[in-house]
Amino acid sequence: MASPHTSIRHDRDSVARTALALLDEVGLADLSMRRIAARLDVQPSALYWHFASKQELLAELSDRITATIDAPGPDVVATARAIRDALFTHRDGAELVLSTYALRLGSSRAQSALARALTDAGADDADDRAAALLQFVLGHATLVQQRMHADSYGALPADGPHDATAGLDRIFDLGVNALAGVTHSPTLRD
Amino acid sequence: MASPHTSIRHDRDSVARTALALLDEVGLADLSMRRIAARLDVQPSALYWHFASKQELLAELSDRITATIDAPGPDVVATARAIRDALFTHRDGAELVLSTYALRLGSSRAQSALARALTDAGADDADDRAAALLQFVLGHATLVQQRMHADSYGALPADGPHDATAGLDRIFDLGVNALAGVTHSPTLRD
DNA sequence: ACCTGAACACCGTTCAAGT
DNA sequence: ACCTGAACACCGTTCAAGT
Repeated sequence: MASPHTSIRHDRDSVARTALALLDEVGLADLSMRRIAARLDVQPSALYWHFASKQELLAELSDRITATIDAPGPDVVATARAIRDALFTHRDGAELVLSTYALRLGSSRAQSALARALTDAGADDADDRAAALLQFVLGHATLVQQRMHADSYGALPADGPHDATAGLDRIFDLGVNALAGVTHSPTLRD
Repeated sequence: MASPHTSIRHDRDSVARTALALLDEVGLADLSMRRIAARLDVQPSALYWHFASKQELLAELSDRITATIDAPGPDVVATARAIRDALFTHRDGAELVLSTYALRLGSSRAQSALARALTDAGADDADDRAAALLQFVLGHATLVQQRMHADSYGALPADGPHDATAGLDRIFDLGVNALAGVTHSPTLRD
């Protein structure tokens, strides 16, 4: 085993992996450079050898989250679900991707996957639909994850007449179907 | 005029109004309790007489932003536009409302306005559609405002083949129409 | 009723210097 | 190539004490 006095050297990958694991433990609001450094047994300033800023580190985490999306082919609904599930894989994943998204508009792999599926499905405005669909998925997933967090803290205002989390899957499907252009007769008849 | 040595006393309203004005100047990321206090010529601790926490202050700002939505009747698209415009009225308005939204799911005035319009339009699943619609509007508006901010800092990766901001209105209309249940022929060409 | 002063436990980031 | 140590300019929040 390694001697306890031998400090372990890190690289970009190990820093990002540790940060992603810490994200799941503490959430985005408490994911500080100092905490990540402490987890790596390193001074905070050491992180700046690997990443120019916290923003750059968060962008890397966002890329890793969206990189796990496997394009399931021409099924638009399945693609949207795959994106949502990738966001749900890590705590506050949707908020992180959303907050990091502004820079690379249109070039994201998530949006490209949707655009491809929509093109295969015969949509004439695939790019616009893909953009709208992704905006819906990000908004939806962000709110769902926020609500999960609020619930676990008991900060919710007493569940009300009907359970709120229960209908979220239904709302997601409704939104995706509508945006995908699924009409009441979804199959092409010619 | 008031003597320069006479400190002005504040209340909940004046603190919130100052914070909202400061939001437009510095943005959500730089809206700190200490900055708000400085603008009010007051110690940071003074704010905690009026608001229990920063979170509570931000929730108040969010309420003030959404309170300006005037329900324009049974037109779903017009209602969605009114919500988007209210979010755009203040810098980072969409992100602020989105981040504050988890606690009061379903009870928001924005969602209620959409649900009313959808019911009037004869939708059988008005509540679900209203939720999906609001999630799309929040996702869309958050990304648009982020992009505006990124653009003004020159952090954008060279505009690419076609201008990215130009198509945003088109994408918004496409999304709202699809989610509102508007079937084909939205454009009048005849 | 509303605010000050002082403290506590934190932040992100820079930079010379070490190995 | 990767990290330490020290510093700088900040954070949100609490609480006794003042007026």
